[in-house]
Amino acid sequence: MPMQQRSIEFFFRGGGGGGGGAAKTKMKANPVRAASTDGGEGPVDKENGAVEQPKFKRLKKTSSSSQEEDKGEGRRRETLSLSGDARVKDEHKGGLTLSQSPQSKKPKGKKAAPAFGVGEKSIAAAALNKSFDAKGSATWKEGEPVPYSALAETFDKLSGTSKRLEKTKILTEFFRTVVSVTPEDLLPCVYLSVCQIAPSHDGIELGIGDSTIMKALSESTGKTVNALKDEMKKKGDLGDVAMSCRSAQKTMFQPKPLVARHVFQEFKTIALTEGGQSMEKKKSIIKKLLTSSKRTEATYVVRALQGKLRVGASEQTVVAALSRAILWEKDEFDKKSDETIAKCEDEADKIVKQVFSECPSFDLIIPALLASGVFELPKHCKFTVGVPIRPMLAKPTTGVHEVLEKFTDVEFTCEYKYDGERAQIHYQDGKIKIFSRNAEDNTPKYPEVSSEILPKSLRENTRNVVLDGEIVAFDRELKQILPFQRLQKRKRKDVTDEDMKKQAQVCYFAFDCLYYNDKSLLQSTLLERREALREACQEQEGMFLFATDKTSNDVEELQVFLEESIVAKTEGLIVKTVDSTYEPSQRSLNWLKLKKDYMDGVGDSLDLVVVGAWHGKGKRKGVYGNFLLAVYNDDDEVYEVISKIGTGFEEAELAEVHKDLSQHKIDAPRSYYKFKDNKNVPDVWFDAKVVWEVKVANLTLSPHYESAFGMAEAGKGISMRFPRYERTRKDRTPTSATTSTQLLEMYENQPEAGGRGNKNANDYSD
DNA sequence: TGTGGCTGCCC
DNA sequence: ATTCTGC
DNA sequence: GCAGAATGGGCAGCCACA
Repeated sequence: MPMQQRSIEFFFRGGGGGGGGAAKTKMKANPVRAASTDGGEGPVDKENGAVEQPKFKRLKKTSSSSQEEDKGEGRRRETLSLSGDARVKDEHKGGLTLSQSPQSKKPKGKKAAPAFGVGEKSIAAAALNKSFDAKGSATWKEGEPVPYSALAETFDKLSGTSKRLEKTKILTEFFRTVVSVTPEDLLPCVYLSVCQIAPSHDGIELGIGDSTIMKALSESTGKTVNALKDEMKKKGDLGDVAMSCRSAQKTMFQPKPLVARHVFQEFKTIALTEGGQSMEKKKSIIKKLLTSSKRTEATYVVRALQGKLRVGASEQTVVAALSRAILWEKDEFDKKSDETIAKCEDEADKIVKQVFSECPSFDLIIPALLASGVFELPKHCKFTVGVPIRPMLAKPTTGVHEVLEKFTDVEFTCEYKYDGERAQIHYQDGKIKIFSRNAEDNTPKYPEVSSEILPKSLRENTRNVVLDGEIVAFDRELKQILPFQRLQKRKRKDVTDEDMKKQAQVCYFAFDCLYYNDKSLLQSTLLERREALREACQEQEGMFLFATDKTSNDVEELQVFLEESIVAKTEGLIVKTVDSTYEPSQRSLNWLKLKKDYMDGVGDSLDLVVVGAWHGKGKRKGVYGNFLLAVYNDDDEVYEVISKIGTGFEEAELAEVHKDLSQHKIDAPRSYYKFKDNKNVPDVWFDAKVVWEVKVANLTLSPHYESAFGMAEAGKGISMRFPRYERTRKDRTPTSATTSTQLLEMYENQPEAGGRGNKNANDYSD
């Protein structure tokens, strides 16, 4: 298909060849083309005649021994093309393979000399744990409910340090106290520490967000919602706003102190409340909780409702602290030397983390821990068909060179990275469950997978199996992968036969097998699991396919495979070591992802005008946290809002950008700004002055944004998928930013735009 | 009964 | 999702 | 390198309200 080839070449053009002369049609300065053009001069700016600076001129060869790369100068480029002028940057390879970080080679050290693999600080910390008086540290009486204030104080302490060992210690001591004084409250305390109310596959949700919290806060304090929003701008945290409102308020009588298990129970009640007037009921519970909150309790009640404690200790730290608390209070172990203790703690961490990833349910783990301790835990909580396991995830990689560096001297294999929804499928006794990446139960969303696709694909001898793969929207007639947005449009519950006729069909691309005929394969190698996958299942045209894979460590071959993956409408590659096990809690370096837009100098970037910003929250308090961007419509001479952006900034850049943009603050949006009223209204508007280069994975059709409005599809604009800040284009004027026309062209040239790019296919030449 | 805001969950 | 940062 | 915390678009489903 000519269009696709063109697109690919377009994306991966490496050497020479000016991009500017390519277009006969409306094409002018196309930043995409410019971005993927190495060296050659950019197109001429229409407005002011200035010659566009070649992008990535900051590119500098990195010294082969240098690991530290300055963001602005050190980024390396990946050069790829279809025609085989693909060259790997050999100058980097030799040095960098040698300068691997020591950690990646570090052995686990189970049988090594004492204390090997356990840091000195851990040993010192272990010593302190011996002298900790769990019972004596309690602020409440034996057997009585844990006061919520004890949690709040713990969270305060966690906020007070950024040291991770310190955080673990603080949480461990709190949990030890709970275990020894009021063990039945351990479960609610742990849940309140991770802001959950149940395992995610249980599917119960609070249904509460910032808006509702603010309404409740407003009703309980008498302040208007707008006043609270103003407070937010200053404080950058809704929990802090709640606290200062509370403490400013004079209470007539002392409310009963909050108790952890009660707060937890009320959260559950909120989650179970639904139907008419449910919001009113939920709000009244929140108001009640806030009224009973003292000091920082209000902060954490609110943050828990928001789902983020923001104390620098989240799930992993909680699990680690839980394991240690149980270890100290429940397990018998050798406490003679501090080194042995540290090793034991390390071992306990590993066990509980492993079990938690195989059985991610505090409901199951905590009773088992309390009953029989850490070392017995794997006996009681193990991988079970019907309960989702944490999926293996992959890390971003900036190019083939990095893959080769990370996987030096290990065998690896590649698979297409499909753009769909991760799906872990459990099959046993004729029953099927489908779990999402985050362990949500997606079974009702894909009835045809359960009723047709899987039954047809399972081989006769398969009694039970757990598969890992990706559900992708698929056109069975054209045998073509459809865009992610088509998958999103599917119904999620109460799917009728009528719905099924209308919405996109799907194909399951299987790439792993975690369990087969009563045997767990989590500790088997990838090759063994692939074998089991093929033993358990057979492909079904357009319904069930094995992920396309290739095993090679040849640079050229890898690049060709990557290019093929884009032609096949996938996102790129996942690279996996061949002998790695499926243990998400262990080494996560085993899977890498390789996408065109991670590669410097490859993929789409746009030059966009900053027209507004919002005040930052949390660690972005005091600076702008995110920004509103626009393209330039040079026909109508207006700026059309295309997207927000909030990632890619270093801390210093945020500070600088805050300073610079504040100079351009204006009271109201310009008449020549096009945005959806009521939507996308920033805290602050700016004069169109500043231009940023923004990297993007994809362009999407948007009902919310105005850029290139109606040009690709009636009633829709074009927006961006995964936008991130690259750098400020001080050399660019706003009228030389990406235009609506260019945006449309970029949209149409996407492989996933499906054929529309054809009209320009022949325009492209060197 | 229709619409729009809010929420959670996909990426 | 992507990205940055302190440990 | 891990773990945590900032932040993106966009969809369906639920609920309030006109």
